[in-house]
Amino acid sequence: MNKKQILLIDDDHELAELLVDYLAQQGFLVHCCFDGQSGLEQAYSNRFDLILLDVMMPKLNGFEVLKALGSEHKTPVLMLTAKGDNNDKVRGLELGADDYLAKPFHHQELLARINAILRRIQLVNQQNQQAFHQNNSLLLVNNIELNHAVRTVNCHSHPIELTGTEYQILTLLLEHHGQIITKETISEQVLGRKLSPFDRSIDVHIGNIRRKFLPFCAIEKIKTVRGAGYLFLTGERG
Amino acid sequence: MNKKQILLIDDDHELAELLVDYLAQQGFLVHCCFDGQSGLEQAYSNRFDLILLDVMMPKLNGFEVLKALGSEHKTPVLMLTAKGDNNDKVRGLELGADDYLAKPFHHQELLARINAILRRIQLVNQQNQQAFHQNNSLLLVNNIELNHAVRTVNCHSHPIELTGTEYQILTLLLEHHGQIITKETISEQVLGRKLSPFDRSIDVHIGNIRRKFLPFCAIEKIKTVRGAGYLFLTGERG
DNA sequence: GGCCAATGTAAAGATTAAGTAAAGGTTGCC
DNA sequence: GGCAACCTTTACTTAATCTTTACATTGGCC
Repeated sequence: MNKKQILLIDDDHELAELLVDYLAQQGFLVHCCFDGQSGLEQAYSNRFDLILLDVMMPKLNGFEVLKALGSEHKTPVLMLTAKGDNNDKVRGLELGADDYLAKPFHHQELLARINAILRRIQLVNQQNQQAFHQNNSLLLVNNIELNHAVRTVNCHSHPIELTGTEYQILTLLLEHHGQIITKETISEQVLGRKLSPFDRSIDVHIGNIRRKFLPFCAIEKIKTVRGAGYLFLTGERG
Repeated sequence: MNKKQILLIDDDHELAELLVDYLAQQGFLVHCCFDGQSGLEQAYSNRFDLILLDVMMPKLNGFEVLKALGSEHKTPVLMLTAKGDNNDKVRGLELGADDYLAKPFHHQELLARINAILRRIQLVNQQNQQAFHQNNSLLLVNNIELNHAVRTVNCHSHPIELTGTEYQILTLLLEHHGQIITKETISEQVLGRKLSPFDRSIDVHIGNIRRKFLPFCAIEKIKTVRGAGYLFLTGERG
């Protein structure tokens, strides 16, 4: 397992030792610096996942370290301080800290806050990934190919242009190929409304889809099941 | 100016009013819910940039709301509570809250913490963008050439002047050419905010980019996929 | 065959997303 | 302050596409 690395910058050796032990026990790898100057140098390396930064320190204090890091530094910072002063908190947060915890604190709270910051970053990263790589992006049945990642449709390798609704309906049918899909289902899943008695929309959409495929395939792939719904033919055999 | 949207879930009407005023003054758009049930429903919409969540509430309390949202919910949560109890804090943070603030608090601290969370998210997003740029400082697709090192754009070898935002949007499209990029993605990655219902900025930016390219290329390179997003054409085939 | 209900389908009508010019607002600079 | 560049909003236009309508066709059933 790959451990998260934490940079602890605090001149209080006793507290540092306690924290190193505790955090190590919780699965972190902790690196210590005992003054702002050397802490800053380490921080620049960008190799830590999180920085725990004390305010009161020799050489450079916590605020000065924050300022030096600049507001665009990558590594999140959790400030620790003896003073619970409101202005201090606000100042620290405005200078770019991600959180601010007043001493004395419970170890569990520190841990929970560290995890909260790391979790948020991971979540945002994940979402960025997902925006582009959607899973299950390829669907191929009976010579019809849907590519969800790029939202394209091919019929016997000929590209077909479908509207949003048509695409969704076709997706639904393909995902359940070989099964009858009722109009009720299509209406609710795709159009987002209950099917009302004289609503002919779906018939029209199905008709349009068929017409677009027509030039490229000899036989009908969407079968009408009178009184029941529509059915995408699996294609095996006849 | 485009405002960040905050969802406030708190049954204390008096406090809510104060916060709405204060945060509105600070440039946020605040939506209120006075119980956990309706708050949760709003939260699911994913349209907020941040959620302020009280713990003690009728119907569903804050912890229950957190749990219901699940640990993978997108919107960051800042919990507010009357109790400064350590266990409560830890519990909230472990359930997926991003921060935890005990009442009574100073408005400035709340503001600073809100900003810290939002800033961190934006920073991570930015870095995702930049990480991509560094890997390929030269990008050539369909006769459009981006040179990240010097931030220039050429279309069929003619230099084109783009604004910062236009450049970033074009970069995003080019990096994922052949794929549909939703307006949501563009808004979050480039503009750094959620896409709101009637926001037309992106349409306008796309329009401007197209206009600048128009004199130098015969055919449109950015395709609109109605209801889905935009797509930079790869240029191969049709 | 004749009837009826379900479906096919072309075309009109309604709706909604996107294009666009221009106004408004912000920010940075001289 | 005033200008310039730029982003956002507004308001209106255009175009895509969804729904409704109207009529044709089909298939089951008597």
